[in-house]
Amino acid sequence: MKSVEELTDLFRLRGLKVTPQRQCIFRALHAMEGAHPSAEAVHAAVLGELPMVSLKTVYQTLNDLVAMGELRHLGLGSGPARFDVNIDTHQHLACEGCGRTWDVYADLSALHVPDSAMDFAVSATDVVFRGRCASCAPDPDEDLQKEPVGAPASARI
Amino acid sequence: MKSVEELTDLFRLRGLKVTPQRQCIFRALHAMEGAHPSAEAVHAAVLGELPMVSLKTVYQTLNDLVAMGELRHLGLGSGPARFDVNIDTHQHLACEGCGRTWDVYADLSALHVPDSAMDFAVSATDVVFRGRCASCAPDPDEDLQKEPVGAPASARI
DNA sequence: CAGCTAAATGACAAGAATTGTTAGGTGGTA
DNA sequence: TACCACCTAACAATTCTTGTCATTTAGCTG
Repeated sequence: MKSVEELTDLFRLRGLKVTPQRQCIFRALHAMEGAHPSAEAVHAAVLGELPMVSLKTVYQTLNDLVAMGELRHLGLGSGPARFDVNIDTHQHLACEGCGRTWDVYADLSALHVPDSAMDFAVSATDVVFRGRCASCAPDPDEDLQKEPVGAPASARI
Repeated sequence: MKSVEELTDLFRLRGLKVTPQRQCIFRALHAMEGAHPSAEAVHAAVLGELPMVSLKTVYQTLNDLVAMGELRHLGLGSGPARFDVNIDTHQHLACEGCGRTWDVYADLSALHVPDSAMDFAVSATDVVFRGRCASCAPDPDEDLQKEPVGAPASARI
């Protein structure tokens, strides 16, 4: 995630205005480096500083950031959309037990698409490893919703 | 996708009832082999045969099939959820132009999770190649702030 | 074959997530 | 400073999915 100053400049370059609300959202996202917040989570963080910012404004700014490529929009399954503050090329571990998500850096160099897709121009490859984290031990009861206790090595959601 | 008879047996084994509506949904799904319909699309197909089936019933039956592992629930991005009639291990090409999706069979044997995630039990690996299909030529108007992400050796495959 | 019971159905409406509308406010520039 | 396009916030609408509940029905049992 770029600094608040860089984002400010990028917004101005695009003809978008830089308001206190937006800068507050920038700061909130910066504090969430490595996390995968929902729009609601960002909104909650922003409210701590500017209590009058509407959820709509947060959605709008997040969408602007996604359009600028400064934020990744994640579709990790059901529920609210999640945003990824880390725009480096990376993949995700998604725990089906607690719903948390971690960044991982896997080697995709050996991953190639069959020739049958030759006329398809691939611009991005999304990889999600689904399973259960250490705190959500593999459990035959899929419906069990247990509270997580600990977290894997790099634990930011 | 298993045959209507096999699905009927599986439902009975699970203590689920097999109604005319459900068998009609089974048939509709069978006719969609290889497609990625939304619940609404399945509903539309079913209405051609049984005009009184509610969308709720379709959702219910599709969710049952997903719970039984006879149907895959796809989260390909925004919009309504899509279902995959093909439950073999495979990946997807998702066109950002027309929204269509194709099955592909890529070799994931070389794709492994980094050691940092050793205490994560991976049960499935979702791979989606995003880009543009042959009919949706890359759009020059698109503001390309984002760099191509994760494209292996050959960007066009 | 009749009866029982848990499950399924369908009409309706609620819920969750996201976006449109609109009147008024404001950043950035001349 | 003044202007204007853009932004904000409240509200409502939209889209997708699921809950509620009275009624019906599949499939077992005797």
